[in-house]
Amino acid sequence: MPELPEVETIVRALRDGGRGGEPLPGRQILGARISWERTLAEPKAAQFLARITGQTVRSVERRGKFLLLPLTNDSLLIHLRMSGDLRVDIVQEGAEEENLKPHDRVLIWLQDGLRLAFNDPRKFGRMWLVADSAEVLANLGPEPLSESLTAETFHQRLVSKKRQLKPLLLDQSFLAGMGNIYTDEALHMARLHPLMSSDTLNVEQAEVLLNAIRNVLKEGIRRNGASIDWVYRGGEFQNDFRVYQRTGEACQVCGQIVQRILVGQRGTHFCPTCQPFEGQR
DNA sequence: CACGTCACCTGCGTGC
DNA sequence: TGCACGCAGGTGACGT
Repeated sequence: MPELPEVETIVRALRDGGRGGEPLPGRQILGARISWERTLAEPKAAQFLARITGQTVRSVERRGKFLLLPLTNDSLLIHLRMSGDLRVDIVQEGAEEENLKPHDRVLIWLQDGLRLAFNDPRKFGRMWLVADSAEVLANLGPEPLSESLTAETFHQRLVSKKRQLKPLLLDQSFLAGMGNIYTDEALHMARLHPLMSSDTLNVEQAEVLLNAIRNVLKEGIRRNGASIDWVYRGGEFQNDFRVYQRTGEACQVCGQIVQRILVGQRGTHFCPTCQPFEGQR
């Protein structure tokens, strides 16, 4: 489910309140329960419970598609992968285990009757409780929305590789936060074919691509993310898709039929007219 | 190094 | 209706 805009939407809700929940920062963790052990990347459940209990949430942040919750001593990192979601419930004393939902994998109880639920039907999501978040985030590339990433730097990074554009943009060590939807959308906006070789882009094309990435991400955040199936709630960006899930429909720019191909096992949507494959091969 | 394939999981839509 | 199949917002471990 979640790419950068969906994660950012959840971060804001947990940090500031919203989506029916109260803000987490400043609240102490009273206890936790692990219903699916493999959700914990580290440490093991017993260690996790012992260490997290008593710590206070200091803030809620995002890095790429990771949620970071700095605690009193450690950091709690969460990656939602394909189907993960976070929900804050308010529970009455004595009813701490009531109104659970199918697929709740981890529960964390906090002060003031708050219960943070990690819900994940497909069980791909992961959590880490670590002393230093850098050990988990070490291989992440730059934040696309950070102003410190310039078009020149982005161009250098592109041409330093010789890879197909779409798989490269999905590589989190190249750029942090892009997923299947926003990559297809950004490539269409930039009028670049998903299979183009990254080293063939000139500086102008790199700048157009970076701006397209930023525009689709910002619009996604503004629309509270995309809700395209039964998992995610609240977002509206799905109503603005240019090519994603529009196979066989007319391109909104030129009227050509939107095509779907497989790139690295991922469904890939593009307009053959707006995004011609001029690149070699 | 770049790319293909599979594994990890559950649930939904489609077509027979 | 039942059932097989393909598909899904992600990533990591392999092999070539």
